[in-house]
Amino acid sequence: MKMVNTVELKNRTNALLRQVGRGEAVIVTRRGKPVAALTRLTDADLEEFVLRYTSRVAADGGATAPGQPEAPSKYRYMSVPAPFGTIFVAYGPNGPLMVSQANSPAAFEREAERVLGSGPVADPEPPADLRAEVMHAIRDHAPYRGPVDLSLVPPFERAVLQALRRIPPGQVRTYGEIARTLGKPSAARAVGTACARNPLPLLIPCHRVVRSDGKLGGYSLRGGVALKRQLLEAEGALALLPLGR
DNA sequence: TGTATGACGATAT
DNA sequence: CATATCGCCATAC
Repeated sequence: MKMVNTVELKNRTNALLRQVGRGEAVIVTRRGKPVAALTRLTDADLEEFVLRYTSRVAADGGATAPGQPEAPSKYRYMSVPAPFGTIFVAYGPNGPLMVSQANSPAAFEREAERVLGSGPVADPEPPADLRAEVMHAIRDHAPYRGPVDLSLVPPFERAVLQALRRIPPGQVRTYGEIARTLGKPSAARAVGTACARNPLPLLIPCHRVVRSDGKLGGYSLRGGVALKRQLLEAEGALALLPLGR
């Protein structure tokens, strides 16, 4: 009985599927423990498939977390309007810590609690200058030059984010270019990961980082790559992309 | 310490 | 051109 871990599953997919196709089952292990098996589909399986899954996909309900004890509000937050929906911004004395497109204030508070470790409190009267700068950045694609609080971000990712802040509107960089900028030419993938975890999208312009093959790469805000493309177009950056796709 | 996980890149098919 | 494969790397657990 053959066994593979998740890495082998990822890197030898085809070989494994061929093996399964020949009739030999493969056990998948994770952290050393068997969690699944790959087996060849039987005729009955195929029949079941066409009968049940030709026009729909199974979905599952979401789990809800129980309420947690209140924390002594360390941060505050405000909401600002954007063309693509309401944006919530959590901030502390050192500047914004997190930006999100939560569906409601309550949802944002839960998300912030999880990410920041301490739930922010709605600010009835946000600092006027902060609010103005944030809105200007989001609505007008202006650089956000104010301070940001990246104290919760690990070192490499923080370096990436700081590099992103130096990309002017209307320009783009590739993930690899950012990696080289940081002196780690082979860390393109890690740069992508850092972008994906950017706690301050829009304020820190991770949408200006694209793939070296001319594609746009991903985007974590709701709206995904479509929104990324929209932002770049509004900034006039699409024209200078190497290719188009 | 080892294992798992990606907003990547270069290359092969 | 699209997909697959595999190397790379920082992080989270």
